Amino acid sequence: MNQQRPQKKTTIYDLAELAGTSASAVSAVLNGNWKKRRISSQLAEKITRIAEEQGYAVNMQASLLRREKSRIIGMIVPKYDNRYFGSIVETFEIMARARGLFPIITCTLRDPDLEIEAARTMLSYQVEWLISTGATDPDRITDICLAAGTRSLNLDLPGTKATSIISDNFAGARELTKRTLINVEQKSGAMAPLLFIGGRGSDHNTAERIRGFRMAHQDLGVPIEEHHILACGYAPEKAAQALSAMAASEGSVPRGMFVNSTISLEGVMRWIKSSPLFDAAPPIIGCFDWDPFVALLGHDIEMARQDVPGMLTAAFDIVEKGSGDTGKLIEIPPLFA
Amino acid sequence: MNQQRPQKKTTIYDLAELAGTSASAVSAVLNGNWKKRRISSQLAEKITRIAEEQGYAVNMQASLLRREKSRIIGMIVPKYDNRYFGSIVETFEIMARARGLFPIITCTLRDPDLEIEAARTMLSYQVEWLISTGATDPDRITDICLAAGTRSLNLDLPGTKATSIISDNFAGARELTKRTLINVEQKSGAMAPLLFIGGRGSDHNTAERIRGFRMAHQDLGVPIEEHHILACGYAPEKAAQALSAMAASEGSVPRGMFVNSTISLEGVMRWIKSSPLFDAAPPIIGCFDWDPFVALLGHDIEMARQDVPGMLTAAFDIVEKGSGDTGKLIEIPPLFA
DNA sequence: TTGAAAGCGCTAACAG
DNA sequence: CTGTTAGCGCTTTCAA
Repeated sequence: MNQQRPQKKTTIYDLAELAGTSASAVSAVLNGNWKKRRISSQLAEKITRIAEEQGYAVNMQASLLRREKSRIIGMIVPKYDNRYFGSIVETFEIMARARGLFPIITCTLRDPDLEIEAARTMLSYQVEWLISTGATDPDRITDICLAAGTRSLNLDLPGTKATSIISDNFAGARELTKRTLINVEQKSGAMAPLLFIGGRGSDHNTAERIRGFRMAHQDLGVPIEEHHILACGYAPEKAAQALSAMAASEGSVPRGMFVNSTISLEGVMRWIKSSPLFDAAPPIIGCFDWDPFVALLGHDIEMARQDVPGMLTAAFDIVEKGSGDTGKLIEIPPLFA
Repeated sequence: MNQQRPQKKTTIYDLAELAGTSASAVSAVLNGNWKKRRISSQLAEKITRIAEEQGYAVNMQASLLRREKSRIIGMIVPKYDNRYFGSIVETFEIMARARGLFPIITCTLRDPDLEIEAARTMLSYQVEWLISTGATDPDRITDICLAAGTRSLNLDLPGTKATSIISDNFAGARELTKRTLINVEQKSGAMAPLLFIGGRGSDHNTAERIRGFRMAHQDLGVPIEEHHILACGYAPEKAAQALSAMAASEGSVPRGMFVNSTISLEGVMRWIKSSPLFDAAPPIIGCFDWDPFVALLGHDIEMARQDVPGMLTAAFDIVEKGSGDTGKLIEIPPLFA
């Protein structure tokens, strides 16, 4: 049984006693500024050994309370259920650690209230920066941070009150749409306008992608079908429902589609699989997002892969510079295979 | 410009002064035990209002230093790059919050040294429990926790020194193998032994899955091909290499395959796509793991979906009971579509 | 009903 | 080279 009752933890005072020295010596040795204090390497070694033997771990709560900077950096993220956000948090952790920062991450399930609560909790933990990823109301979070004297950054979805680092949605969507239109021409002999599906019309990214979508059609001289722009939300079910409704009312669905995320793509593919409309000719899809299995498992799906390392490098540049201009927008081009 | 220099943060002393009362009253009001102290609701209201106005947030470092329990629960996880781990962290966060615990998560990139370092860092933050998910050396982590008087749990991959909650790998693999063998019979007219690919022979889960794999063959009277069991590691490239090597030396690869994870499946699918061997008849696959796109995008792939909510419910039951027997193994059956 | 005061474990002057 | 000391912001007796 490891019915280990939370026994009293070893402190620097315990170590000091064991080493026959003072707590401050122990503290200095254990956090590396012992040359500055010119402590004998003998003592240093002894203290280090004893600390090891006792399995000592500093109490961060106490340490941080005393220091002026926490070196904690927070991130809130909507979900962990797709490669894009997964890659964001993984890269964030790696880059934070590489800079001596301690990353804390929390997911908000796209719930606006949870978002605010999560931001407040992060502030309680004294984060030095808060990065709001894909937040529904980034400006509200920035306000809260500002009031607490904490700096913040928006990622993926922009706000107006803090620097925002996002994909270049317009240019990315324009290129993706172009590629998809050309695929349609090659596969079915003629160009035809695409269906746009997924995302919220109210969010900046979707609006910009629709703009790029339009522009690409214009570039290639293909007329747009206005009622074929369905910003029906991101959830898979929403996309499936929208397609159902269109099939019911129009009797068909365009063969070429611009799908606004892998999340929406899940619903699109599910619906396509369940419908006889594409039995003869498979759909031709462009997806603004990337997933390895989508790339590997059949179908003709072109993807725009958002440049996560690029975005986070930009974010950490700002963190390290310590600046953060109001509402500045940094756009990182997505990558094509 | 939000060149917000980390201004001095508001403390309960500031609030006390503004409210014309004492810090202890503020503290009591702000953390809800003010009826116990019979503070007038008038004062309580006033304090709450002022706190709100000032955008006050408690300093957790100070609060936790004083309290005896941190109510922080830690989890280490190898990667965020697949649905299984993504779902684990998401569910973990939700369940932790529902129980009034603050979850902190860190990923270790399957790096044994990072694993240990991450565990130590978690201890520094005074976590009350540490859940090691898919750790390469869970017992080492348990030892470190034990020395610090912290309780720990293993998830996904078992250890011998703390309770482990894992999938029922043997039964799951047996069922998955059976289903895949039957698929092979239906698709190609006759049963034939499957190829086992992915995972490390040294890890408990892979060993158990291989045992289930053997048992299912035996159940159905199909002989095993010993050299068709390739525990070549999880990484996609490893799986692809192993298939290449087999194709080179034997000139063919079995049509039916048991793939040990979606991670390995990525490599398997990539190789299959690049090889002419399956141009005529597509592979028939059983995958021990689940991914929505694999389910949707063509091919005949049977999946065993690990029961993440079931596993985490078991974990939190133990956390709430406060127990944690050495080396006890709790096996949760995976789900089939 | 409320306030004063001690102290959680650690760091950083400062004094030897 | 090393130890003493004064807090960091908060919670929690205890006394009023």
